[in-house]
Amino acid sequence: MTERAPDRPRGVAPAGRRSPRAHAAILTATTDLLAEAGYGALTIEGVAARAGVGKTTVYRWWPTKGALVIEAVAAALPVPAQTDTGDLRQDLLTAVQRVVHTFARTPAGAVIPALAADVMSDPELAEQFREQLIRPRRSAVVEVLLRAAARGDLPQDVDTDLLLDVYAGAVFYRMLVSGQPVTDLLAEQLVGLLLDGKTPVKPHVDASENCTT
Amino acid sequence: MTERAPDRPRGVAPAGRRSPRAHAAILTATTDLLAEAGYGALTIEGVAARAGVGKTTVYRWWPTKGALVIEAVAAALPVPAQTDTGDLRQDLLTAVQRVVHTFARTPAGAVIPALAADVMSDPELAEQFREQLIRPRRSAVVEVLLRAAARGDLPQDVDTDLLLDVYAGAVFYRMLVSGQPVTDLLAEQLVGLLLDGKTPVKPHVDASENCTT
Amino acid sequence: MTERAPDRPRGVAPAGRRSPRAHAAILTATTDLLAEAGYGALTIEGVAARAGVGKTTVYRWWPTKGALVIEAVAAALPVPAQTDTGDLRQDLLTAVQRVVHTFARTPAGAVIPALAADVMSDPELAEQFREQLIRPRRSAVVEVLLRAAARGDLPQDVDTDLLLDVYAGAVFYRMLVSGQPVTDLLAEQLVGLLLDGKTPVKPHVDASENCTT
Amino acid sequence: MTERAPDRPRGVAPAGRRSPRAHAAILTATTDLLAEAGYGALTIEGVAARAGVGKTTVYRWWPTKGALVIEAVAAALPVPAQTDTGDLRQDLLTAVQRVVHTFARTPAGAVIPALAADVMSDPELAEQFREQLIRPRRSAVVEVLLRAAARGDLPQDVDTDLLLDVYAGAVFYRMLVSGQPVTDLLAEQLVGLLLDGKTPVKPHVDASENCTT
DNA sequence: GAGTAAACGAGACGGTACGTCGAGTCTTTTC
DNA sequence: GAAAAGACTCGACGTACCGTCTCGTTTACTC
Repeated sequence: MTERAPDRPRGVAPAGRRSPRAHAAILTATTDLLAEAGYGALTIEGVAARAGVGKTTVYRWWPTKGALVIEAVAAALPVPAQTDTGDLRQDLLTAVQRVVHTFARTPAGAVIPALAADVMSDPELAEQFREQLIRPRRSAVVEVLLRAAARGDLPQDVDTDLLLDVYAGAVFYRMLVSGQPVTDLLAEQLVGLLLDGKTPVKPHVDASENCTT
Repeated sequence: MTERAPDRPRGVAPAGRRSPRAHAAILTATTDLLAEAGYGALTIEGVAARAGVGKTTVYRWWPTKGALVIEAVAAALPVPAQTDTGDLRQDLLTAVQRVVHTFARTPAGAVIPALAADVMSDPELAEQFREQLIRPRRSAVVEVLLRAAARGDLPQDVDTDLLLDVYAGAVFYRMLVSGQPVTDLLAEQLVGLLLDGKTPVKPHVDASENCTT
Repeated sequence: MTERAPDRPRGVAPAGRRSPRAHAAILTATTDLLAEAGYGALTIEGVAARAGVGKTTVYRWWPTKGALVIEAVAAALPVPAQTDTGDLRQDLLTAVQRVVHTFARTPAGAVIPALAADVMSDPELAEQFREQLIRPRRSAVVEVLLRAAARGDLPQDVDTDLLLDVYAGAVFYRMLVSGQPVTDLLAEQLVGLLLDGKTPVKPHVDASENCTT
Repeated sequence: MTERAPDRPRGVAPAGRRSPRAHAAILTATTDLLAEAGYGALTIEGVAARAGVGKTTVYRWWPTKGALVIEAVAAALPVPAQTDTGDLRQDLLTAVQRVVHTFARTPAGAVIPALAADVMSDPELAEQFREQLIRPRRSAVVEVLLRAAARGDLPQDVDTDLLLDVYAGAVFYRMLVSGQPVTDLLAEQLVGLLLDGKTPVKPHVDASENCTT
């Protein structure tokens, strides 16, 4: 972290020479090791060894572990096409469920919090984190919301950023801090709150609600 | 080589007790170093050196960096007495502002996310994190909400946990992930959403809102 | 090793109060651990634990590991009564065989070289080592030699110290340095050299000579 | 974590080679520290610091302190060319004096006993100790003795190993155990014993024998 | 088609921190 | 007042990775 490769915009290859084989092997190794041992246990040395690559090659293209993981996760985690059915409630529910699913059921759910915390102290890297991992997923939802606002289903000046922060934050916080379960029920409660202003109430545990994961 | 611990023959009390001097020095050193360099740069070795204490003494009482930081932050960060004026809106606003303030303006705001991410993979430590840092602050708010529910200002079966997750999560997520500003305005928007069901709208930047607070 | 209990002649108890139980337990533990793991692996901490005794108690009576081991070995290794048959050759052979046996077949054989090397740098302790472990065994042999000299079987001015150094040194050196076998044959060769001036020749390996240990 | 060392596909030579600078600096530092503080006080950490080298670099090439010291002493202590004048008495005296000198007057004299004791418990290292430090010095003497035997100045089947063990052992033992002085007189007494079968007698202290030499 | 420059694998290098062990000292409690 | 218990400061252990730095070896573009 002492010095940066001067002015090549980070993550962008010089297009000419870099070995596609090594590049792919490194990202694959990173993804695998993340899944096996988590962000904290990931080491550049381990990635290089697993990829059958010299450490230098990793450092040549990624200045830090954080940058490497950002790219690996971005490559491994597909951006789902946001449905836009015209039914705001349904589309928003889908979006929230997607977040719930990502955090609760994919390896990325465990990686992203640690990555975010690690990356927070480097503003440039933080920006890259948002650019590559967060923005693509948010923008589709933002568009849905803006179209809904155009239709009159939401106020004209709806604060989309805050709206997304609320539901993504609730999920994120449950995972990371409060330790409450992250389920589809949560998605429904959040949509209810955001669209109808319904203060969340405790679920009636009358039946079949044990999907705690 | 720890052989023959002959089950304490007669009524022999443990003689060597934990030294208050060392204990306090370690916590102080931890707090200081956290403020100076952050969670990631904190090392047990550095804490011991700063506290004028052997590494062994730190390891004797705290198994990991995470456990140490939990206790240091808990000791350094006072639990504010939750006001209960009977005015739900006002009390909730105070609570949210408190969260905003802690994250945006105290060293703890930078420490807690990294701590949470680091501690997440150890369930026992995660529980300790919640028990010592989260629960005390939440419980006071929960009581305010329950009293409001008893008065009829909230539904009888209000889901207090979710309610807290929503506003705390939104703040947390802004700090850590979306990078949006964390201000008093945010607190007001969140209270508006939670109590009145007002879908958040973009603030009119007509006057005096310098977003810095 | 920084400071010494001031002026109590080392190894000598204050006669009044010391607990015989603790004293014996410590020496026994030392002897046992020496036999199990050797001098290098012996620790004061281990001795105290094995003896069911506080470290302080060990340090109170023995300033160093070396002093403790000297006393433990002295207590455990009986001084054999030197035979004095009047037959110089036989008596000397017995003495040399005794040395061979001690080094090649008893735990002390492995302990003494390490102890000697460790103790060498502290003159006071070196003196104690000689006084307690070496002198008692040598003096009996010296007397035999002097009586033989009086009888005329050896020169009047025989250099007993050198004579003992030669045979003891040869055995010691074989064990520790050259790694040659230490056997009864060696004892015979040494006696032949010392008494008859027979330059040592290679043994005829015609039969039955395989006591290599 | 050392995975995937895919057996060196084609004729790829090992690239990362041992740095001569570091190698030499380590041996020099070891020699210096041995002279200053002795074998017992030597630490790998201290050697690395003195040599301006990472600890890892020391451990990469020498598994233990013993192995390091063997090589350092071997490098620092020149093997003297054994004179072979054809005069057995003179040549043997030279050899014994050499041993006396090494033990009584060079730093190696203090190091070798401690090294030998430390190394004894590891057979592989013991072999290395003998191979690098003992054998080269013995073999020259052995050849002198064998040539003398060929000339008829010694028995045909002289046991050269035992002969060397006797004089080297006597010197070694005096240094380490009996604490008697190690002087040129000792060398003469030993040669007299070995070649003429003269039982050693106490020196006439009639003149000029200040025992210091 | 040869020359050359870059990226490559390998891994040694000077470091920092790890978590453990034992040394020797000190204090507190019990007998 | 000695002994047990064990916490204390200190320093070295041997290990893991860090990020940098040669080394030869491909490899693919340029001349």
